[in-house]
Amino acid sequence: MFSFAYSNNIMQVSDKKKHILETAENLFATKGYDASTVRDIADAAGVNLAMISYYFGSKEKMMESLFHERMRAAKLQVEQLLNNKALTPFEKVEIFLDEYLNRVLSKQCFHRIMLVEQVMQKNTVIINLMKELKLGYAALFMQLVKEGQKKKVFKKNVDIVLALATMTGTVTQLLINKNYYAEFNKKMNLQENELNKLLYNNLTAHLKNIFKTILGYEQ
Amino acid sequence: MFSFAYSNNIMQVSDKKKHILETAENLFATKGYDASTVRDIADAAGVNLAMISYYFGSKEKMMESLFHERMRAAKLQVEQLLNNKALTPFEKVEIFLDEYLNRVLSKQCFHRIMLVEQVMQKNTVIINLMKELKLGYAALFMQLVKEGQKKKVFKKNVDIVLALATMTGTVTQLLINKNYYAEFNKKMNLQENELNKLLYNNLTAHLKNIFKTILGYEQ
Amino acid sequence: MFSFAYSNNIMQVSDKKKHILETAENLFATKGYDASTVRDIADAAGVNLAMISYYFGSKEKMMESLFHERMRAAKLQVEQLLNNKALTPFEKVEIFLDEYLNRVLSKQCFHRIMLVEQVMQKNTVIINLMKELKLGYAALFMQLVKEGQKKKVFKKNVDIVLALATMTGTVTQLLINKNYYAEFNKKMNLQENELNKLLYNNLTAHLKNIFKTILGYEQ
Amino acid sequence: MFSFAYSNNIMQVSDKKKHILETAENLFATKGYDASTVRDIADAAGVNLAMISYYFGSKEKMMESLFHERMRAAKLQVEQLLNNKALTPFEKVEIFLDEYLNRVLSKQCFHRIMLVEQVMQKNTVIINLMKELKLGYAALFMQLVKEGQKKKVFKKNVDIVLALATMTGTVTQLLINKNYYAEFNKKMNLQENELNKLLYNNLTAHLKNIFKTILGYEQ
DNA sequence: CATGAATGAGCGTTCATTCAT
DNA sequence: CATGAATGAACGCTCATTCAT
Repeated sequence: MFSFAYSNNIMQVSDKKKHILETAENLFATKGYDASTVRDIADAAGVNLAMISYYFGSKEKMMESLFHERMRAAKLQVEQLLNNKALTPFEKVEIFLDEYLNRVLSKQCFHRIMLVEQVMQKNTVIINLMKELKLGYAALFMQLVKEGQKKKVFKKNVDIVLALATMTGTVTQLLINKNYYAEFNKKMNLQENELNKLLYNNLTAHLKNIFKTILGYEQ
Repeated sequence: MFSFAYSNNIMQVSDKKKHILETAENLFATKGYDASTVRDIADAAGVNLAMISYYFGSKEKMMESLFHERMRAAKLQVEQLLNNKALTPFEKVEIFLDEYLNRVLSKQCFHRIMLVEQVMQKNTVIINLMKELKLGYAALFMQLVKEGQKKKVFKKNVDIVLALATMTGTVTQLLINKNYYAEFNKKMNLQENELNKLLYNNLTAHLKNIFKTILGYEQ
Repeated sequence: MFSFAYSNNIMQVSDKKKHILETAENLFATKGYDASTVRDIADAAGVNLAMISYYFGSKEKMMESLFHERMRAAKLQVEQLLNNKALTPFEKVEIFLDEYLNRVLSKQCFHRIMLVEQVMQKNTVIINLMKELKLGYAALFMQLVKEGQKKKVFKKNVDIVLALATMTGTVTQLLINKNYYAEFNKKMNLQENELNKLLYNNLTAHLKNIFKTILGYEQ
Repeated sequence: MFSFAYSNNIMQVSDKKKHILETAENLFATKGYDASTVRDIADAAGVNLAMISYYFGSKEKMMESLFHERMRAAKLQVEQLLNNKALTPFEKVEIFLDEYLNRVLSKQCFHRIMLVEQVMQKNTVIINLMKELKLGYAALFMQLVKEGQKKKVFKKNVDIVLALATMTGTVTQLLINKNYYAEFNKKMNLQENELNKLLYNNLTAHLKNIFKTILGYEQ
């Protein structure tokens, strides 16, 4: 019940909000949104039950806050790559894959939550945030495909959505089947971060190989 | 409240169970398991609230019933292909992809539910059922990869789990982003089954192309 | 679930009723009336759930049937002793105590149920049946006390109700504390009927000793 | 629904808990534990339905709270008498009988509840609390019997459990047959407290007389 | 007198939220 | 911005009973 770190009044409001948000993120990823009660979250975060409503307005708005917070960084990364004029289409594709993979692996809890929200589509604010990000992915990927096609390094008739589905789908499947992956490949004694490293290495190679086929580019 | 089709007393018990199960499946897929109350399900199915406990024991056991029911067919299909000696590895891969794709597209509601359960991992009965199916996929795919490798038509060092993740992930992503796919490709005026047909055609080609790369086979 | 003895149609209706009633008696004594569901009783008796309503009308009426059935014998015994002209008051008191003690010890389940009903006083039919029996006890005891007083073997001013309360209370307390009695007297390895025998012997002596004091008679 | 006394906000939490507990005690004594719903209790206490879970955790734990609360005083009284070195065995027996009688008469509702719980033996926490108290009675009574035997004022071979059964049983029977006692002795126009006074006077004399016989002491 | 299916009412409990301080 | 107390609504589930056969 008593948590020294957060009971003193030196801690800033934004820190406390962030702390609650991270606690909620973990619980939502583990138990699901509906099954995580505000009491669970308040207890786990070491704050008063009524604080959640006062800080965020409601449980639902807290979830929306989490999505706003987590998606900001992703949108920024995508936009920067979109505006980058220095890289070749080939390099951009590889960076695009790499960055997506790293975003998922570094925020696994959130991506589990996002996956469920994508399926259920309950909260319109969240739906719109996710749609925005998806459109960002699509815009960026389409831009660089067109660029590559103009430079005759990518083949024509690339199905943007299918390609993106393969990228996000493959990563997502491994995210939710991490333990099976470890079990199947007899790497169950690996540390969490070692397993993530292995996943990153194998996935990045796997995806780049697939995208070579999809885009038809030559190294 | 009143449903003509099921208010006559000709209907058998198993029909009624099946009807309730299908109604629940739709609701679970739309609103999620937690958010679908047994009252919702009973109302939607046009049966008394107490029937759910009467027929299935509990809400949770009804969910398990649904998984048992839906997975039986899938397991059978996988086993038949596993035992098939007549087909070449190449043919088997194509049938494997095709059958998986058709299973998902013909039971989209269920696959949405399964996706969420895969993420949340709450019910151990369901976890085990899904694990069994996954192991079936892996066993079958591994068998045919080895067969293809022995016949020197597939390349060595195929990552079974990554390949399966790409198959299931790509299909799953399109399942949950169907509307975006239609929107992006300007096919929003298509009928449901026409869109499914389009999805099937594009996905089957896409996946076969990718697996050609992964497995390294030549037509 | 399947009980050969009662599944053939040779068994008489009254036997079946009696069988259900005995099963219910055991359950009521063990779990209490409210906590014993008609499903429990039907399952334990190996009969169809709906039979209870058809045989007895309702769960409550079944309970009333049980009280009617069990109290008939008690009332008869009391009346016979009341009408007995051959015995001395002294003998009658001893027989009265003996018979009560034996009734309780041979129908322990029922006396537990009766005790609870006496406290709760929920069903008026049962209340009246119990009142009738109590009045029978009081009438009999009063008659023999007066007879003993007339013959100058019992003292004056005997409090009838207090005397009966001591008789029924002492026996009842031992009924519900049988296990503590065995534990305290280090007789826990005794068989059920051996313990009952011991209880009978000790209780009959104890009560006769007390009643000697209460009534003031001399052997 | 509206209770003036408890709708002002001066009342403390512990007062409210106590108030709910007393209301529940009355209902349990009148209708029985199973038949008293938390809605009944909440309505009767003039509090919100959810308060029962909020304060006590559950209906069952509320019952346990009641037993804890009520038994504390009894245990204390027994312990004090056990440790008292100033009184003679004779005086101790009389005080023991007196105190027990007063405890029952001043908490009649609770003793009805306890009687039912003694018969049904459903809740292990409560069973243990009751066992503890019974052992306390037995320890105290045994001590003073031995003391009296050593001083040659009590006879040998006193059956502790039978003697206690007579004490508790006689009082309990009168508790549950109070109205019959009044009716039989033509005291139905007596006030509640006047009847209790009468009961106390008659019972205390009755029990002391019996215990004289049981213990064999001379005044 | 027999039965499997069905039902309305009500159960104890939990929930996100609000209110007085 | 903080908090313990409080609450209305709704939850999954069980119950004794009834109905059509």
